[in-house]
Amino acid sequence: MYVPNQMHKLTLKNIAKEIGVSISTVSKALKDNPEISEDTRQKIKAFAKLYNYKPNNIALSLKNRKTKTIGVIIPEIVHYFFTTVISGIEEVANQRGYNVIIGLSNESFQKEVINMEMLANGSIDGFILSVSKETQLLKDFHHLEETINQGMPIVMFDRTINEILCDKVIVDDSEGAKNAVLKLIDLGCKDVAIITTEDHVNVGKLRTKGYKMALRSRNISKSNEHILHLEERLYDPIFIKELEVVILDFLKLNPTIDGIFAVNEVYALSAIKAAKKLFKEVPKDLKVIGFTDGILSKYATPSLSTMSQHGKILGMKAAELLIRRLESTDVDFPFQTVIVETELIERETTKNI
Amino acid sequence: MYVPNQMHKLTLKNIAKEIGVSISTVSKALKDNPEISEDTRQKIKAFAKLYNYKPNNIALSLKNRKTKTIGVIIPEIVHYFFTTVISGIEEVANQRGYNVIIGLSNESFQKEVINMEMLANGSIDGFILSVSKETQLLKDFHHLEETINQGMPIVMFDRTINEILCDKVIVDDSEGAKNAVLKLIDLGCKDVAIITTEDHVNVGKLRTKGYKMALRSRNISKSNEHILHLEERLYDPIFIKELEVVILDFLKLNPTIDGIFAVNEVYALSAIKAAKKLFKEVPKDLKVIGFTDGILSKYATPSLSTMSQHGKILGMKAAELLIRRLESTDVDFPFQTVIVETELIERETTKNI
DNA sequence: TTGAAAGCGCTAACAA
DNA sequence: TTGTTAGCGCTTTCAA
Repeated sequence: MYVPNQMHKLTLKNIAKEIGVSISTVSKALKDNPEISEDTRQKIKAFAKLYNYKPNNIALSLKNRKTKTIGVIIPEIVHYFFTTVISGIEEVANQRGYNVIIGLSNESFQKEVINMEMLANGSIDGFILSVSKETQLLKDFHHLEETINQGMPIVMFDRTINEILCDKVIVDDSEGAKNAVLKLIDLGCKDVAIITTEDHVNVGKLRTKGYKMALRSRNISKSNEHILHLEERLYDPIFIKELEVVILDFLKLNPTIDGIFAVNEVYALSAIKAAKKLFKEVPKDLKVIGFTDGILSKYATPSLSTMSQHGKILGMKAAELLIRRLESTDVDFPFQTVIVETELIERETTKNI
Repeated sequence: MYVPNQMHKLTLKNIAKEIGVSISTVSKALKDNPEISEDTRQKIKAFAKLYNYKPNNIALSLKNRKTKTIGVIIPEIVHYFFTTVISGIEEVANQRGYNVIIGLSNESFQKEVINMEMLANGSIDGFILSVSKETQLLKDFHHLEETINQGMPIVMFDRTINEILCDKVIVDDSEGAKNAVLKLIDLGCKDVAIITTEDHVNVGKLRTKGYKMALRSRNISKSNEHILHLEERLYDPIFIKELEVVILDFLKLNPTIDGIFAVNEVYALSAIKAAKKLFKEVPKDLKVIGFTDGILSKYATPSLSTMSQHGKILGMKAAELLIRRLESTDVDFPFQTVIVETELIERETTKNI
């Protein structure tokens, strides 16, 4: 009678010794290789089943030179959008037999590089990543280039880099922004402002572009633009008060504003708070649309109309692109850029009353 | 001149062939083994550096029988608390040279089991996990027992299982709840209610217990308890309207309620919305405290006072416990349960005005 | 029908 | 000072 060793996983070697056959016989039997006689096959399979044999993943990875795991590098995990993306990646990955390993850059170039190096040495088959703000700022992409040159495929999402050739999944930020602003105009807003980030944040820049496109398309001149660029740090909850003050000043300075498109939920909610202080009622006196259909939009009072980025779908697409490339024998598969459409979720802040 | 092959990572074998020495010489040289002559060592290291040699993780894992990666299984990733925990785990793990691989159970027992099996076959050195609601309900813990019996350490957090012996990191739910309720009473509330989950959700049950403890300690009798147990599904944003209605009915039925302790942010915000409908002003007529210091609490209007669980610290502790056990030679290290204190974050919903 | 051997990339004991 | 060899767990070709 075989006594399973509590501390050591069952290996082919153990089974072979127990049954009295060779390792390769066991391997073949477990794979239902017809070479092996019905008799020994049964015996081996029964034994394996009884003691719950599971092949060692690491050994398989070494042998096959693929790990069946995907590395995901994101700037920040305490962030609704990124978590929806991860959930999408995970769903597709799992269903195709892949694991997901997560690295956080915390918006730091340094950490992004280290994390990628840590994973690129055999731990994963490919990356799905969204670069840190610092990387965007420094414009140093050597780590991405090197990874790709080593034959490790990368799929970039959301914050992508034009200079890097690889598969990409992006949100149509400028189009989404444009539609949001057009909606505000159509609702009767005469003076639509945008609250956005500094321009080096790519998605902020694109959304600002969309804002301008919308105004142009309705023949509103550049002199009637109201653009509030906010410093990076104001996004942090610890500066919530300061953020509100800055927006309040902006609204005071431009009292005719009756529509606001904010490039994220936080700016949108702060704008609503500021408006209240000025006795402007939302949506009666001021209509607001945000970006990202997160938890804040749903539970805000009034609930926030917003452009959904469909993060989960984005994640699913990214995982599909990566896995397709990993499993395709065709090395010269052309790179693809998938655009995930945004969608306006209409809630209370755009109600016409 | 060595021409690096774009598609294949540099291995010891390659280097050995290039330099004209044996594989083990290369291995030793790169580890600064004094056996190797200064001369060859320099040559080898220079070459490795030039072509950016990095040892293959998988090979090391197989050799060392440890992967230096931690498996984290959580019920849900689009959830503020869990993301803060992950960020804590990641920080400690990375700093100690570990990677983090994530599996999502989506609150399903089945997915929890599959995910764990997928990772337990050599991919990771140990688990950090919070069980799914379904697992709590079914009370089937065989997968946890088997994993532990195989010698794979587990650290459970937040949703832990008494029957399973392992390291644990928990939030002091009942104590936190008690303190929240005491605070409401101290603020002058005469009639404090709790909005909680069904009792099979462990943390809900504990928080309800804390509520009762607080009342008892202030000599408030059982007949003056107001407990609203809410169905699971009402937590989902798609039922936001229904949730509000249920709470509204509850408040109508108990018009004397002037303090609410809600076991999560969502219930708290919905209670505030419902109160508004009844023309109760928060915090003047009704004071509210939630649980979890998430994004909703910070950006709500009025901003929500809440019990912070310090998820990041919890994650850090969990990672420390696991890594300590992984790296300790002492197998019989006693199991520990670390309690992370909650902390009341006072905001507008408990202002005395 | 079964088994031996090589190899995935690396380390380390031992031999030369 | 350097190299040979065995082994981590598995697959697969080739030999018996």
